[in-house]
Amino acid sequence: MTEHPSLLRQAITASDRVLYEIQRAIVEGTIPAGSKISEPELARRFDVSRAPLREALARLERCHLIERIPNAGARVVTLTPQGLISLYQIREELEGLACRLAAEQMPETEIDELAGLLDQHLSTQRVREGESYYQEAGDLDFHYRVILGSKNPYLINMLCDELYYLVRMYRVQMGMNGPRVSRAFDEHKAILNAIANRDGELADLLMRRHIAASRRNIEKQLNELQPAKKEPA
Amino acid sequence: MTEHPSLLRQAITASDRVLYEIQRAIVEGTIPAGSKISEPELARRFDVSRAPLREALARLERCHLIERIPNAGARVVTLTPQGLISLYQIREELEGLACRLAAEQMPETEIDELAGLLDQHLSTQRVREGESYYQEAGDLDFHYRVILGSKNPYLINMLCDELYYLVRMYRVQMGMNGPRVSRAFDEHKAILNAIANRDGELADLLMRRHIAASRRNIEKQLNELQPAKKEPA
DNA sequence: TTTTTATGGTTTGTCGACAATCCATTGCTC
DNA sequence: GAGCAATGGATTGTCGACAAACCATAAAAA
Repeated sequence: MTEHPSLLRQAITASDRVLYEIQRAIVEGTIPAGSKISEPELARRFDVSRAPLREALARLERCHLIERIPNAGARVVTLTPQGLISLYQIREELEGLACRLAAEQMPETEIDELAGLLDQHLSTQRVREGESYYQEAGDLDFHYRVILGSKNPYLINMLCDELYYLVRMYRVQMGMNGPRVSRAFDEHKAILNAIANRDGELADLLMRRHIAASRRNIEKQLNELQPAKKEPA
Repeated sequence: MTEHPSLLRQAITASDRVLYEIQRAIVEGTIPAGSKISEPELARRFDVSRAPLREALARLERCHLIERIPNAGARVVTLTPQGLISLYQIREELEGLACRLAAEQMPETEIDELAGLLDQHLSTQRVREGESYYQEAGDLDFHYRVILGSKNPYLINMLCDELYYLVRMYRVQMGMNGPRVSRAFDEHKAILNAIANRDGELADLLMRRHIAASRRNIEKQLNELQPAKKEPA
């Protein structure tokens, strides 16, 4: 059902390879947001035929990184405040649910591992204060594990495969930073505690707040960058 | 972003055609659940090359109707009680959210149209009492419109494109019937009222209950059909 | 000048064939 | 007889080329 690394894939096909590369390029902005996708060009650039490339494009559309119009081609998505809100509205619900389910379903061993992960984040954070990338990766890793803990395959697929990369794209290209890092860590800790106490309702609530706070943080950046886009009539 | 009929698609490609046909065949059980998919066979059967067929398969995977393993082929999904629960857990959250957003965002004209749809359902229901198919189609149509009313493109995509067909598959193959029909109608009416009153919180709550009731209904059928599958150690 | 209509070029969609991988049967070894 | 290795068949993944659709430019008509 899903292709994220947690479930073992037997084969890494050429289509997979270009998928990963293009995915990364889009998320990091190497292929800029809003730009047009040229199949022949990308095929040459990544040294594959158009067949696996097109399969990769289909999957990129699946995770909302590109938009295709039949007979007209594909474009990389553009990042907008409204798009961010729409995306995070769904994240709040789905990750809230994931937290509640994780509180019910997650095995003790996984919870222990998650606690270990947080400890590791703490030390990493101390060493690399201010440097946001690692914390961001860590944050996503935390969410990732909680989602896997839900044991709901559709939920895992939707969050880790379909929404994950677009979330990363917003975060990377909006340049996450600053004082939210340590705060996010505390929030993670509180969520973990709720899960460990098997308090699904609280875990749900805390995760929703955590995501809402993250959204507001990105939203601020987005609005500063792109201030007051007025629309004619 | 999305390919459901509400947004106009310029072209209907061969890939689209076979997608619709296979989708329908899987949902209705013509291609039975759990059966293996043979690319050459389907290509002959629907009179297309393997290229558009493979694209169609990719999209079928996207809406969880088939499962693919690299270099090993694809299978139609199997319907299980656990799968149903996992699916409906997500529907509850997402359609609850859709209801809340619809209560905030849906234009008055759309609300009026939705009310008209319900009146139409009522008359249809009187004429065809017991005949479940039409009511089922109507039920999905109601949900469909509420989701569109949310104006959240990701939400619309997920519910109408990715989950919709699997939901239909469960409902069709489990043979929906009986006394729930009129009850569902009343629930729809209550939800509509909440939306018309712009009471998002209530609309959310009612929709969740509505979906939960629907789930229990299908669950009963499923457990009767497939009673007490015991697993060895 | 503005609108409409050809027309060329580019891009996407589709096709048939080849290559690589996997599955099952068979034969061999222990 | 049981387990393992080799081989044949079939299926999937990939390729290059062709056909159809779209876009932009430019020419012609109003």
